[in-house]
Amino acid sequence: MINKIPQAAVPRLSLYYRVLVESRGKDYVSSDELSKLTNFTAAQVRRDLTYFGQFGTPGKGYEVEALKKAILSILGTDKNWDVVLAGVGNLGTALLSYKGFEKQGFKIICAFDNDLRRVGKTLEGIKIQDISELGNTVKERNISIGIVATPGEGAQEVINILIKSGVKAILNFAPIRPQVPPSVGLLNIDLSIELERLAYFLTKSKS
Amino acid sequence: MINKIPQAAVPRLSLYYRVLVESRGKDYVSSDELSKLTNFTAAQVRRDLTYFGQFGTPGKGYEVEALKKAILSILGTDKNWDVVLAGVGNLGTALLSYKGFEKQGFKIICAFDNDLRRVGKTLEGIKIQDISELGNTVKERNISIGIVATPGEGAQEVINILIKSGVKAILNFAPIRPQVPPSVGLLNIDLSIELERLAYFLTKSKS
DNA sequence: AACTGTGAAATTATTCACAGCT
DNA sequence: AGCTGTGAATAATTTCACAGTT
Repeated sequence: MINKIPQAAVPRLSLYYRVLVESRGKDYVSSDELSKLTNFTAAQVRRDLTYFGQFGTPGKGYEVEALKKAILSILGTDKNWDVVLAGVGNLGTALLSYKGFEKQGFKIICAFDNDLRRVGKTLEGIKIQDISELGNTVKERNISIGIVATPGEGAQEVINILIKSGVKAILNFAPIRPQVPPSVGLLNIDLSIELERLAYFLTKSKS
Repeated sequence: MINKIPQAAVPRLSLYYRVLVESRGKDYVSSDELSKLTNFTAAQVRRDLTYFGQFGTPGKGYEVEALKKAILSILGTDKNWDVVLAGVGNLGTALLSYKGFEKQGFKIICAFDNDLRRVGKTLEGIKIQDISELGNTVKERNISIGIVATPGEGAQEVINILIKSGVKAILNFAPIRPQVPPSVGLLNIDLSIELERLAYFLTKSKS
């Protein structure tokens, strides 16, 4: 049932889901409407939705509730996911207090830092633990998603511990490109690089 | 001189630059070495570097300093860029205090919020202004890059003000897909969507 | 009439593999 | 010998355009 979906289509599915939630009240929604709501082309919407089955009714569009359920199941967001956070500086704190995750089924259930001034404090109901306890806790609680919000130094080491303890997918905010085995999913969010992409856009626009 | 570079190559250039900075001391570096340092293939490195000229010396590799300078100039990061921050909640605060930006030539020179408890406070040497002053300040100071770290509600409105005031490139952290004219560069960093990509990876791996 | 699903074309991006320079 | 630069091949992704369904 779950087939070959182009990598590039996955974030679009997330977005379709989001606008479907927002369009509550409607029974059907057309690719054209989804196009307007997401800024993707209608053809792209239709193509994306056929990757995992035929949901549309010609003449009417897509049934909102059925499509929502289908996307959830494809993405795996119909389950709840426990998440571990490594690094509770400014960014880590922001992530801890971000309410958007839980709504999508992601729950940060423990957080670690190596700064003794932070260890032991409780933020958003979570007691920050010493980084030395990271491996054991992750193993015990059988966590498969990790968020790394440490400085670049030490990030690879933290990631090694996460992987050795069973984490299978990592969202990395540290400005490094960590080495991970192919069995582990890795997404890097690299703020400087995003700004440099903007700088390139601005530079290029002027010529 | 500045030619057609595939969009996808731009963030790789940033990364080449970063590893070049880290490999200080060497005069030359080969595509093979850059490949090892970045995890891109050597062929990709060579292809990317030819997009903006011929820098290599067969038999030796690329001259580190010359290549660094060339990448800076391509990306536009040889200049300094003033940046405006809208939204100084947890995430905005984290961005304000992130030291990595300034090193790459990006400087957040003013910050705005609509929460009166925050307005007037000084963070990292920047006095937080009321959101009502956003448009005028951006115009006066002629800022072309904006970072939006507000909640989803209101983000589009803030972005409209930024654009009307002359901002030409936006890094958006709010969980919406803002409408912007084609002349404005927009990059979305959407944390929930990144986590959903990881969930998809995990779900798919199990089948 | 309205809209989907999809072959086929077009575009974009990556990889191969090797001729040619140092 | 070592390494670049690049045509050509391949792969991935998007867009076109329309036959077919409701």
